[in-house]
Amino acid sequence: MQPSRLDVLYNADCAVCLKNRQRFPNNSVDLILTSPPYADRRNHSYGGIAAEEYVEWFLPIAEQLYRVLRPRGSFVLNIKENVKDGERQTYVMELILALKKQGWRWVEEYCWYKKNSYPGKWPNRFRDSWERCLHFSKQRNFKMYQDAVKVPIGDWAKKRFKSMSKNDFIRSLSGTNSRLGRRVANWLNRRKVYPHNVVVFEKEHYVEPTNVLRFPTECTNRNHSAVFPLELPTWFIKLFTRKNNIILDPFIGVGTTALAAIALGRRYIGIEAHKEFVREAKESIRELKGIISSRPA
Amino acid sequence: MQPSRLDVLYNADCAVCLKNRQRFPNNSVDLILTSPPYADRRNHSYGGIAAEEYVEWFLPIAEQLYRVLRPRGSFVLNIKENVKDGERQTYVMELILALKKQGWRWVEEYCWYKKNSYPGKWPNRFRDSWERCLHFSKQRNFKMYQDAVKVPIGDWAKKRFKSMSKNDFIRSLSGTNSRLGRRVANWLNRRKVYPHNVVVFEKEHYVEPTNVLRFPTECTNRNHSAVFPLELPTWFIKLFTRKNNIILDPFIGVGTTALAAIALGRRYIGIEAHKEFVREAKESIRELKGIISSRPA
DNA sequence: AGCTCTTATGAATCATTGA
DNA sequence: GTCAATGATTCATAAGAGC
Repeated sequence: MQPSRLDVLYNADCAVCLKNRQRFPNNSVDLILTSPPYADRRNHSYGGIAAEEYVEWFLPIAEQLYRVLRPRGSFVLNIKENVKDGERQTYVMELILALKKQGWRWVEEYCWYKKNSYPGKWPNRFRDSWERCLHFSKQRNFKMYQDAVKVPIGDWAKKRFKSMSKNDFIRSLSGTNSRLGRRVANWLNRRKVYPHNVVVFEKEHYVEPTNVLRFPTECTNRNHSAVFPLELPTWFIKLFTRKNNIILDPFIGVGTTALAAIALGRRYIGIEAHKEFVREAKESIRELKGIISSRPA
Repeated sequence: MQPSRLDVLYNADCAVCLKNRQRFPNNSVDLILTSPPYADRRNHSYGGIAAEEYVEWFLPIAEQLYRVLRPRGSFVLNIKENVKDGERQTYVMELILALKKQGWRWVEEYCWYKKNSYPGKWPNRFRDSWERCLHFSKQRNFKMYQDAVKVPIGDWAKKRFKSMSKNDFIRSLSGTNSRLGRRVANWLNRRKVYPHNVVVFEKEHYVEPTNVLRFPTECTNRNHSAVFPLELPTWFIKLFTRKNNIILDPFIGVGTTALAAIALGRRYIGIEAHKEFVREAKESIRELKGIISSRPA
């Protein structure tokens, strides 16, 4: 069974919305990719989840996600515990343990190495420049398309590393050098949200992926509290899905996951409680779809 | 009170050895820095700790470490859970939670980003190219010397980044341009265990440290199961200790921590159950001390 | 268009103040 | 006391102004 609607954004609390079995039938989604609100943050959408209640708050949502995910699908959770009273909090670790009890398999922890981390200087702490991307699955033999995030070494030997940016992003996005891919990439680059000097991967990742992800540019959208750069969902979508597969983001924010899914020819379902974010996301999506539908023959 | 002996290697099981209160008085050590054997590995020294028993095995040791550490000292634990049946194991997270119950403060998790990670290729897993360096303390106001791992930006503006390698390692090691530092660094570079093309930090870390550590070269000593490169202990020793401070490594292996401590003018105490490792470590230490004692006036 | 300079700001953290 | 709220601090990057 398929979800009742595809390529849709629901303005709702995902804890409620996900229970709708017509919208979200069992085993109907190929990838769940999300960056939930962190604990102890002032968050207008979710009322700021306390660290102590975080696991308890997340588990019912995760239960629905488990139900919805296809057997060979993947669930990628971007999160990082923050500091309180000079200590790292433990709710992320407790969440991992709780998700395992729920039946999830904790396959891997990818390290997202952020070059431009939040500024700050303190006497006994450095700036936090990495986040966790936790990969869960239902079965041992989940689907993984490693070749999709790889590029033959030969392509790189010819060129200087510094000269590569836009063309490589285009190729990485579309897999071809078609005019459409170029136009989409140009549009994505031109959007205010994203810097114009986009390079997807450093040489080492491009050639040989590991479980450390590094993107030279970051998104600095101040409107959404949980923005990840376009490259992050792009990478995981390519790694865990194929064309026309269905991707769910229960905390989609301003729609980054949807944009990446559309650009890669995948279907998306997004849920977001904050009305203003949904409006913004829809605007971006409409604009991107306009470019794609005006495809030249 | 001071430990009964300094600059010494004990060939013993640290779970037993650490209980000796003459050797290890309360609050007598400035830094504990170690890379314990991981779970489920064939380890001749410790008989291979099963993942299920790992926390239980480690806690009594950690209790002694807590006793021995000075109030403002630090405990740095280099570890990474391995994969079993396609899943990351959870004993490291459980260990963190257990250590907190024991009284330790979990201050930070540093990400050690290993450029040349262990080779391998699997259908649903990339190579593991990062490890955790967990930082624990007894008090909120532990000692931290951030300047020791920093280099003024001015020093870097003059030079090309590419041209810097050995000289910068020397400067980073000794803090001076003395001939001794140069000789020691050259010796360390020349050792088979360590590659010759040593650069301590990439530009961004060198100038402004974060909680992601990246060393361009790695050690590939196959004799010891838990070898970290010289740069890793060097960095933490500089960050958390001063000259003549005392550093303890309860799983010192082939002596990397001791070599770093000696080169930086600190005192060390190492414990290692495997006789052959102790022999190797002593040989390296003797050789290094020979170079230092033959210092030219 | 290209360049320099200026300004604004972000998944933060800590110390201080006030209830 | 404990807990919550506020302000200062920090720098890589983007966006805009001015030439």
